[in-house]
Amino acid sequence: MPMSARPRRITIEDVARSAGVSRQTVSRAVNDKPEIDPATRQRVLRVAQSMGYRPSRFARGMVGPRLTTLGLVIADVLNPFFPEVVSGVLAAADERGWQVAVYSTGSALERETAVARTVVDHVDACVAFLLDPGAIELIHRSGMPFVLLDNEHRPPSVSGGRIDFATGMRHAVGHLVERGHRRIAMLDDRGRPDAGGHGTRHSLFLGAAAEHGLPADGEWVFPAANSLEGGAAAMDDVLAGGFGATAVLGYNDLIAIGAMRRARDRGMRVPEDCAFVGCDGLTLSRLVDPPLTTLTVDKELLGRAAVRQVAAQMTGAGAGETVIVPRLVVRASS
Amino acid sequence: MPMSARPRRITIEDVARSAGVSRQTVSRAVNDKPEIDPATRQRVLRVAQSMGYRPSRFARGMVGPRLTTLGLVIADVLNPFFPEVVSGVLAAADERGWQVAVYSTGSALERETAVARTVVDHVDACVAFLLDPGAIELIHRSGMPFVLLDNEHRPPSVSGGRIDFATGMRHAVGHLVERGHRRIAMLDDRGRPDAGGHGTRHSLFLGAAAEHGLPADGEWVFPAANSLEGGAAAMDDVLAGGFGATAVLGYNDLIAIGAMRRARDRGMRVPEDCAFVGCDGLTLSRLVDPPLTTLTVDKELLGRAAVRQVAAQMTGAGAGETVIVPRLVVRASS
DNA sequence: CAGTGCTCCGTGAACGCTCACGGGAACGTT
DNA sequence: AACGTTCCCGTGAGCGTTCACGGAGCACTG
Repeated sequence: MPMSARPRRITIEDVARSAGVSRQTVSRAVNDKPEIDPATRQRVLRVAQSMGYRPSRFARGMVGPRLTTLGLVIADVLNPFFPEVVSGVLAAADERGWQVAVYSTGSALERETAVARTVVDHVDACVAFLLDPGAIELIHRSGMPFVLLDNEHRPPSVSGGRIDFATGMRHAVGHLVERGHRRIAMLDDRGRPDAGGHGTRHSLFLGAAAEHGLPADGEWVFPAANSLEGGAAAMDDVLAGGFGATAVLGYNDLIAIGAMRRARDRGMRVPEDCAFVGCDGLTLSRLVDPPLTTLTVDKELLGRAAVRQVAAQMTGAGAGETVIVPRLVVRASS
Repeated sequence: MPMSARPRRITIEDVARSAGVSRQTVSRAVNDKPEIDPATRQRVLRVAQSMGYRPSRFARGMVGPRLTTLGLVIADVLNPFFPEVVSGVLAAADERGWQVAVYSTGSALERETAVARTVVDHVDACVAFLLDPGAIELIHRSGMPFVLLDNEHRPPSVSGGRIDFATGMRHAVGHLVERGHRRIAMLDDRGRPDAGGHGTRHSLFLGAAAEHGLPADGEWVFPAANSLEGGAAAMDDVLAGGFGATAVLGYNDLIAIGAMRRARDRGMRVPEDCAFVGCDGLTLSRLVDPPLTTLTVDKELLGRAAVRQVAAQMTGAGAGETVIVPRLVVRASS
């Protein structure tokens, strides 16, 4: 028995030969074209089926109208921030008849370059949450339409979508000050390589605190892993530090909720002993106990806007920027 | 100014001509092949860049080793059940070097056929949550590797992954009975077309109830929309019906949590006045107040297993079935 | 009977790329 | 001086499909 290296693909020609017709007739049968005898169609279809024939996407794409595949790079599907963005992207892409391929970096900075490389080869346009400048450059260089989301250090020549946390942080801190808080700790995402850099929530928080005459140096900012557990651990640090913080502001809802739960587990009352405020406005934040005060961001809109920008670039538009303004939703946690 | 119909694509030939070299040399430059003069490569690359040249995915796919794209059809990214499955699928696909295209039906049965049609044309294999027999048939007919998830009426010739709720329901009902409950209501997902059919949670619940000598007719099952709001509304029905239910079992966590919150809003104590049990084991269920007792399902594993089955079919394996056994996690809600 | 229309089917060509091969120039080797 | 090597580069072929065209067969018309 000869070893068949790679079983050659079954082509339209094979089916044609086997059914005693021409390529074109097989094509007509498979694609439901009208100019074919119904009996012939059935026969051809049967032969095709029995041979296990499947038309090649690539050959089709070569000739017919091309399908655009949009690459969507997110950090982690399990992070509840992203599903809403994905939802917006899927909807907006669907409206345009585009396909969406989702890639996840698993929140690992070192994987970003590898993901970027695949993206460059396999999609026609890209919407991405990326932090590594190399990965960003890679995609940008490829020349494909590209929108970078939630990155404060986006090169000016690439389109982006960002959330106006400058305004948001002012509202959040203002709200806490109104409630009488003077000692506010922030739990920052330690996974970001640009911790404390210009435009980050970290520095915007310090700025807003300073505006209200609060202590505003790095001492009040605690690094936390981007997860419930990370928030909880960081809360431990806050408590252990003896800062006497009466309010905690999380980089996002996940961290804030993790911290809040840890505080409760330690016997603290929320918001009496310590108030909590998050960022992002996850659905989740409404459901926890107590419901979390949070800077709500329309994440679905962020996704839709990104697709819109990609579409604009396809028709030759230059780099642009979309800004989403967060809205403070006050709930029982503060 | 003549109207340019569709701006013809920039091909490798265009770049070659413009750079004064051959196709092959451009190809070598673009693909980082060694047999080319560094100076020439730079020049070609610059020309390509300036012309906005981007190699055609399709033409590449025609000749080179083909990339497999796996289609993943889910009901709704916003339903927290799915992200975990997606995560498993992405990971398992990535291990095999596959791409994953995600499609969402938006939980709309009537959209399933349309989605199925796109899927058939655009991917090489498919993992899907689908209910409409027509849509399922469409994909199955196409002959592509196909795994159907969480569908009790799967045709025997198509592979599937299912959750063993027969065992699960017995555990859940048994647990409630142990706690002294005799009047248990179930909140069913009314979106499923096969309500009450064989193998559904609905009928498995009734079976388990009967085993424990509880009242077990359809009266105790209430239809609910698959969402928090749906669960809440269904809880109103339970209360209005005057059944004196002391425990409620949800089709899934979402419905159970919605119901539980509504019960609390109506002044009931959980679990004293009414106990709640969910299905799925969402992360969310740990975070609500009180934490929800639930039949936990390893959703990530479900996704991984589905990909494994698809891979098996690619190498010629026949239809198979994966069964995931849920595990009852008892928390404060019961 | 020639002409006209319709139905069904087959034959080049083209899509844009990579692979396999071959060839010329420049250099060193016998 | 003739011959091998190495380095670059170009040419034909082929991937699997659809589109545009043309042609055969038949029925119906004038």
